[in-house]
Amino acid sequence: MTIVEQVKNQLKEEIIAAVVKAELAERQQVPEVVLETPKDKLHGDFATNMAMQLARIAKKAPRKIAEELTEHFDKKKGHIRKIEIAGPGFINFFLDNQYLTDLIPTIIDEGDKYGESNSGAGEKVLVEFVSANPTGSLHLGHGRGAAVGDALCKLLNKAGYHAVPEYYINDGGNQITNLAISLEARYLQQLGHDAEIPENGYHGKDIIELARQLVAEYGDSLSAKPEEERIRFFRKFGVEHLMSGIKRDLADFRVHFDCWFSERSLYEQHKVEDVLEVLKSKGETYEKDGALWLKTTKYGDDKDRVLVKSDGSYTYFTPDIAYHKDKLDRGYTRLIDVLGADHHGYVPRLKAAIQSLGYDPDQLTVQIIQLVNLFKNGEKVKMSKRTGKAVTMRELMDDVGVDAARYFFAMRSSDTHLDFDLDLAISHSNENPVYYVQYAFARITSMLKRAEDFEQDHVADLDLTLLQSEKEIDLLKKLGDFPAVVADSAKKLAIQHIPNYLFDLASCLHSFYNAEKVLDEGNVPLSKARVALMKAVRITLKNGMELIGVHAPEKM
RNA sequence: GUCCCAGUAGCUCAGCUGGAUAGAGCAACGGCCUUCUAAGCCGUGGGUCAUGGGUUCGAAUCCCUUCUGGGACACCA
Repeated sequence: MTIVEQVKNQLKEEIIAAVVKAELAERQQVPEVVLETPKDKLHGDFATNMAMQLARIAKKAPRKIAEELTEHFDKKKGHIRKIEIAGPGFINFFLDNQYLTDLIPTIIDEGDKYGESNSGAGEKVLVEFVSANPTGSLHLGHGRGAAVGDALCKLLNKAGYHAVPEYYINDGGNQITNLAISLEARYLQQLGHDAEIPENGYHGKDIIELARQLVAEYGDSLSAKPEEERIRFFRKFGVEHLMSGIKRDLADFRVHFDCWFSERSLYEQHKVEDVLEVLKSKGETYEKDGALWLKTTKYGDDKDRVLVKSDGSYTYFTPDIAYHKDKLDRGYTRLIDVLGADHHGYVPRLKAAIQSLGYDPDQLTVQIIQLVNLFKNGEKVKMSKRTGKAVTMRELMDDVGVDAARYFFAMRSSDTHLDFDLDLAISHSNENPVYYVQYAFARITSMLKRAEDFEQDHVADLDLTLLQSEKEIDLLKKLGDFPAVVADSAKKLAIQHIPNYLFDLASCLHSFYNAEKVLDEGNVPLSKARVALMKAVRITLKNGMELIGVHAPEKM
């Protein structure tokens, strides 16, 4: 717990004590104390609406309550400098913010661990994301999913959960056959034969590229093979090559998976059959029209869903149920699926399936990734995998760079539409907020290099009480918020709070930088204290950027 | 047709479990580099929080209506 949280907790306790002492309410009746940071500094460092909340219980006017409360408040505790009653009955607390300087040695000591907390209490969470079919290259939408999923994992781990990233490879279904047939067609075309891509085949240029590779390696030898053998070969070749491309794209995007989970392995280990047996024995299924159905309507789905088609094959849903059961069997108590918006309708049946297996549906959280609208030359670029016109993740990385792309994706709530202006992101101008944050880091680094001229003292020996200016207090407050911001955004699965926080912290830094001189040979003790403050800011910026996969450059 | 999500400044968006005069960035305008990185700072202008109602001390925030935009509704994956 940081000093900021300690002070807040103490303040809350003192407020409750004052309420009881003033006989405004019984201890059990006192509502939870809400301590907020006012937007306007004139309203103090912290404010509480306790008097308004008590209006009904105490049957008195809020301002009257506030007066009685403050009369009974022990002002000697909790670094209180001044208490004011304002507006409809707010109680504003003005603190002696000197206590904030304790943050500096804490942050410097904790280093890259600063921001960690035990808010998640070690809960085992499995985060599944991207999970794109190995039928082509990753596109922009996958990029957003990758950025969100990866940041979510890091965030959860920082906040004390035990989160593990996983990729589900759909290497078992029909789409792989379509891939093989598409690849075959492209291969034959390369050799000058007539061949057409089937209607639900894949038209992307990555498939053409793959076919070229085949011709280069095997010449026309494959066309002589029997149809069945050839298709089997194309399946294997296609999946292997496309997966390795996907892995390469993700690694370059700084996204790493602990586990690449193969759908086929579910079949090989009979887990699909097993889950069917479990569902049957629980009486959750029935047969109709020659197919096997799961009673998902029992758990709130619009209609029941087919598990085994009348031709005997499984739907996509069936192995996916087996996969989710497997995750739970592996001991994860919380599952997070990061899915594209097109899978929105899939959520109720997935939750129903989990429930029919006997689990709590709330153990699964689906994080929907909304569409990314790409703008180029002021025009909206329509994305479609089928026509092969999709902008790939590789192109995005090459064009705008990983830092900008990841920052943009993390910046917005993942379940809202994102307008991604390529020209803007490419233009390396100051319109791009990622530079603003990175620049703050580079500035500090540059100062710290110069600070080497100063004799280095141990943090404990510095006089940090010299840090009293408004800008310094603002910076310190912001630094103290970091662990709570991390814990809060992890709890809400809201990664966009991290870029927002980083932007605010960078803003405090730039503002401070322009107002005060850090390295002043005429005032060495103050300079040393400020250098320590800069170190703490630098650590916090870096830790925050780390969470969203953005690099912290030493210089720019 | 049914369901889900969204609608906040000219543009892109923040607004935490309801709180004080609704905030940033970009764009517009005016200042700040003989001093640690001007990719920066300081200031000005800019709003019917889509609409109508409800809940209450108090609503951009919660509930309902209408309008607009997007998405989802397979024995596809």
